[in-house]
Order: sequence, then C-alpha cells, then structure tokens
Amino acid sequence: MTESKLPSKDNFSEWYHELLKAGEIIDVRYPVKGMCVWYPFGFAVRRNVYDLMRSLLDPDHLETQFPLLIPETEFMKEAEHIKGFEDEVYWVTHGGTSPLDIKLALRPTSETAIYPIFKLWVRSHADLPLKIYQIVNTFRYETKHTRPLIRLREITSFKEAHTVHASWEEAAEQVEAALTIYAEFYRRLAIPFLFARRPSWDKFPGSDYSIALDTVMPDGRTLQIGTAHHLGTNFATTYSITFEDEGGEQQFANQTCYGVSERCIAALISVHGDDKGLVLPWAVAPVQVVIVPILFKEKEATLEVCRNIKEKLAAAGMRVVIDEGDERPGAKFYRWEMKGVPIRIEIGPRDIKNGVAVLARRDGKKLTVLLGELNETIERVAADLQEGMLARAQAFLESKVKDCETAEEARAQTGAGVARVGWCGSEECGHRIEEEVGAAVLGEPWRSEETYQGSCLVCGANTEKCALLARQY
RNA sequence: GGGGCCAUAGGGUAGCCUGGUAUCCCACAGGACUGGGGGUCCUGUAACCGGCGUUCAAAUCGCCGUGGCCCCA
Repeated sequence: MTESKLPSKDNFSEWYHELLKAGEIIDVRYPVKGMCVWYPFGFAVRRNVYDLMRSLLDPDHLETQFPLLIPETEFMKEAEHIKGFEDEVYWVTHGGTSPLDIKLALRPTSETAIYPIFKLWVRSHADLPLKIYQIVNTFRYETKHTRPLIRLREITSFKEAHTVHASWEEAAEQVEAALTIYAEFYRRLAIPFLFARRPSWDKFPGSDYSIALDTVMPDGRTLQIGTAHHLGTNFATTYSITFEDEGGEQQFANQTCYGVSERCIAALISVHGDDKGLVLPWAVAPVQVVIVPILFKEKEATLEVCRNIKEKLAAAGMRVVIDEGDERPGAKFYRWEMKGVPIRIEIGPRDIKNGVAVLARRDGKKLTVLLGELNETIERVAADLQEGMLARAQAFLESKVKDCETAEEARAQTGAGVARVGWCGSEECGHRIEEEVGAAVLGEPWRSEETYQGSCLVCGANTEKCALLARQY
C-alpha cells in the first residue's frame, strides 16, 4: 500500500494544512483556538530563518527583551493606538484569586511596553539614534477565522524593531533602511513581494504612514509579510520621549517601528512548496544534504563510505544526515522530499565500485558525480537551486499582477491575483474602489520604478497615482 | 457582525436516521523474506471531544460548553 499523498497545490488551502503536518512544521492540535505547536523540525526552520534575520539586523540594532504584560494605565495612553487594538487584547485580571488593581494586557504589540522605558533611556541627542529589536510572542484575540502561521491568537515569532531619532527626516530614512533589510531578507529566502504604502484607513494605529510588504500566495490572495511604520512624534508626545538637542532645547523624538512575524515562514512554505512537499532554500533548510545508502549487500562497506562523505561535507559547514533506517530507498526519497531537503545523495555498491555518487536535486534533476568532486558540485548546485527558486517565484508573482481599467475587470482579476487601477488618492474614492471591486486597497506602490498614467477608477480624474487591489489573508 | 455544517485510535474513515458486540485504510511495535522511487506476509497496539439530561441501556436522541470547517456582510 502507498502512503497517502499530499493534495495538489491547486487546492491551496488543503495542501497548506496537510503540508504543515506532513512536513512536520506545525502541529495544529493544541486545544486552544489560534494557538499551535512548533514541531522540532519546523522550529529548526524557524531558527535558521530568524538567525538570518538577526544577522541582517545586528550590525545596526541591539537585541533586547521587554515584558509580556503591559499595565492598563500605560496601554490606554495613546488613543488612536488603543482604538486599533482594544477589541483584540487579552487581559490578565487576577493574581491567583485576587482581582488586580490594575489589569495587565498581554502585548498585542509592544509599543506601550517599550516607550515608557525609552522615555528613561533617551535624555540627550547623544543617546540617538536608538535602535533595538526583540523576537517575542504577542497575543491577539482574533475573532475571524484563524489559520496556522497566518492568523493566530498567539503570534509566536514576532520580530519587532523600534527606533528613536532626532528628526522626522532621519526616521523616514530609517523606514527605508528597514525596507532594505527586509528586501534582503526575502531575497535570501527567494520570496518576491510588492512594497505598498498602506492607505490612511489601514495604516498602523498611531503612525504617520505605513509601508507594507505583500507577497502573492498560490491562490492569488496576498499575504502581508512585513511592515515598517513612521510614528512621527505621536508616541513620543504621549510617552514624553524627549531629548536635549545641541542647542539645549528639549525636543520630542521621532520614532519608527517595523516587524516581521512567522508569516514569513507561511510564505516560505507556500511560495516554494510543490506537490511532493516542502522546498526549502539552502540557507534555511535544517537538512541541506541527505545521504541515502543503498543497503543490500556489503552493508558495512557502503555505510563506511557514506560516513566519510558526511564528515567531509560537514567539515565544509553543511548540515548533513545519513538515513540509515531500514525502510526501502524509495520510501526514504519521498520522506526527505516532503521535508524540503535541497540535495539527496544516493550511494550503493555499484557507485562505490565506480567511485561516484548519484546526486538528486529537489527540483527533480539527477546527476552522477565523482566522489572527489562532491563538495564543489554541491556548492554549485545549491547556488543553482536558489537561483531557480527565485526566478520561478518572481515569474509567478509578475504573472499575478495586472493593470485593470474597470471595476468589473478588477473584480475578476482580484479573484486570483492583484489588480492595479488608477486612483486619485482620496479616501472617499479609495473606499468606493474597495466596495465596487470587492477587494482591499493594499495601497500605492512604494519604491517602484514604474510610473503610472491613467484616471481614477471612481471619479475619473487624471492621475499619476495607482492602487494595488487584492483579496488578503 | 449574520447564518450553516461537523467532532469516532497518531491521521483519514464506516456505523448514527431506526439506541444494545465499533468498520476499513494508513501510521506505529515485533518477526520473516526483501532492497537504485511509496514492498509482501504474519502477529500486535490504539478511538466514540467534555458536561448534563432522556433511557434498563447512548458513539447513536436532546441541551450546554469547547474545538474545527464553510458561506454571506
């Protein structure tokens, strides 16, 4: 009998859920809605992904950690921010059986935990810029349908950075620096995305403006996989974050914050995976090379050769395992493909006699390699696989974005992709567009080299502005 | 925000209408033969979401809770 296969990726929702389990990323059986368990294998992917994030942030940021609980008195200070989050906050109301005098919020995000302390840390222009980040869990009482890694009540892996600057312009530059970091992060994960400046009604509560990164999922809906916010002096005013400038005057500080959550891993899985399972980029694959010995005669001699090869590859810094289990080779092939291992090496008595190994790539190609040339070949193949993944993903994303002239056209396009339409930029026309098309305004393209010439879908005014529309996760 | 559907071993399921011994596949454990793309046979492990109610008797009927899925706004 054959093991049950993954549903086809064309049936994205089923495929995604099945793959999270079969690929041992997430166990969804924890008995609280919207809260999931990382399998050790999934957690290893997570660790590699977040190590990559750390390596990009550490040159210019300091990692830290703030408490999970936020006193109601601090949480309730920033009016606009509260409005954005109050319906989704979990509250701790008791210590043991005694009611607390001041309720404690489980952070839905950490501005209100961090900024009272920033007030103490920031005294002078010499303390600026201040740039910190933390990787923590946050809680949101989602009332909509939850989805593993995508819409959760416990976000387990929220990387949030918070910076403080002397001027609005410097903070704006920091927003761009953050976007550059995120662009590099996703380039290394081979995940293409769109930058969009979120419309005023969908920006971060309490920000001057918000830039988001959206990727396109296999079913054509978009997934927000990163955001950067210019907070202006909004929070600094509320929390009295001031500094003494060179002239001895007290000034309110300008701030930014920017974040990425485990949605980056949802994207990683969804963008690259195929009908055989996970496809992981070399940089973050917990197992980069699996050696499958073909054992039916001369077992010890075959294993001996495999162990020598593993040592040589490991010495070059590769993450290698030998699958010595007594399953049939075919069963092992399927299992490791499900786990997204980029390169498989098969070695049997026949190969040993010829001084070669069979190298199978996760994209399906097979080649025979001289044992002495394995290291260099693997390095070359790893780079080639990465390039292929990015090219395929980029082509997919581009195929999913189209210009539309009418609301009907845009409605059809957003059924399975992103529509670009003319938009005069007014909030009124923006809402009308959302209604008529039945999709959300992601915002105006940001950092786009393309220019736009057209007319507003609603009022018909000539405009050089456009809006990206999509159905969102 | 409004409406609908569902819950049986680790996963997927049959049984429920018409109340009485829980089916099959995969997985898992042990053994034998096997071995370059999901092997075969034998033996075994393992389940009715929780509470309350109706009943001689509840997986099955009713109510509440919890969890999951879908549709509409």
